[in-house]
Amino acid sequence: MTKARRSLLHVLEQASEPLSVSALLQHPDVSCNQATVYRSLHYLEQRGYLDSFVLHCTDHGTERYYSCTKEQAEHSHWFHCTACHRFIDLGACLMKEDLKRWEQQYGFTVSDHTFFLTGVCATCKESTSSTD
Amino acid sequence: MTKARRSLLHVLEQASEPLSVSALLQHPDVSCNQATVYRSLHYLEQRGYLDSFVLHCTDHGTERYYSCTKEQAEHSHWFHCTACHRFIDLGACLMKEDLKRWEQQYGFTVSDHTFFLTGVCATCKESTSSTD
DNA sequence: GCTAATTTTGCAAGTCATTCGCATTCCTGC
DNA sequence: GCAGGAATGCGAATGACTTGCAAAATTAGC
Ligand SMILES: [Mn+2]
Ligand SMILES: [Mn+2]
Ligand SMILES: [Zn+2]
Ligand SMILES: [Zn+2]
Repeated sequence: MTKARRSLLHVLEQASEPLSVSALLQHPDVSCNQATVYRSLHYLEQRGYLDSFVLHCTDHGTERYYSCTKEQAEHSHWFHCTACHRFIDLGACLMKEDLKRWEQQYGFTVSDHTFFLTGVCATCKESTSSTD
Repeated sequence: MTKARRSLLHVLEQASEPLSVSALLQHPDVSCNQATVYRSLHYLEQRGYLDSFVLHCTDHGTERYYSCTKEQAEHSHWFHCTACHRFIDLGACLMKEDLKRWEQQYGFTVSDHTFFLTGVCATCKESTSSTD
């Protein structure tokens, strides 16, 4: 584990939400080159340390977001607020059963799944309604 | 409804799976400029005629895929085979209940959700096992 | 029908996330 | 210390998507 990889993993471990490459590059504890960030994230994800998904949001465009797999392959799904751009953790993935059912029904093997929600969070709904 | 928009909508109505912009541009019935394709797809999606999601696959990179909303806002979710790159329709979305539950639990309002599976389809599993 | 205003389109250039080639630096084992 | 392989930085390239602008098409007013 090199310095660059360790720093990225550490930042993502501390993070309360998935982070994009641009967010990681701005983080004070990440001091390596952008190409190194991309290469390190690939490395870490391939080894099962990280989990990622691509999310498009009008304000930030299309970016891949990374988070730590809490404990060996466990992962969460997220809600993304299109107003404040925060993520809300929906808790551990509960799709194992459904995936198995679909695999049996269609004969395919699922190697990955992507699921997330977008909308407006409670806080942003309040501030919008009171202001406008 | 202009000629460009009509042709795109028609191609997507006939399609059995979501299509990317590059696939649409290659389609014989689509004869307009790439910028027009993008602008038309935005137009059609905003009006509720289309549904889309961003999918990354190693062979094709990151692209947005479009499909028709069968009947006024009904939509499917899909399995994507990373070997033959075909999509399998998982049927109409059954997440209404879950979304409502999450909205109540966290107080946010969900305006959109993304869900899809990736893996290897039955056909590709066979041909792989018999060849290698 | 005929002209002016509005919308849509094509083209070319621009943007932005991500990748790649290559030279330099780092690390590891001897 | 030194050689060899891996990792990094830098800058250029890639590819999806967007945008500015002028030409073409559609619509509205008469
Ligand atoms: Mn965002
Ligand atoms: Mn594909
Ligand atoms: Zn918010
Ligand atoms: Zn297949």
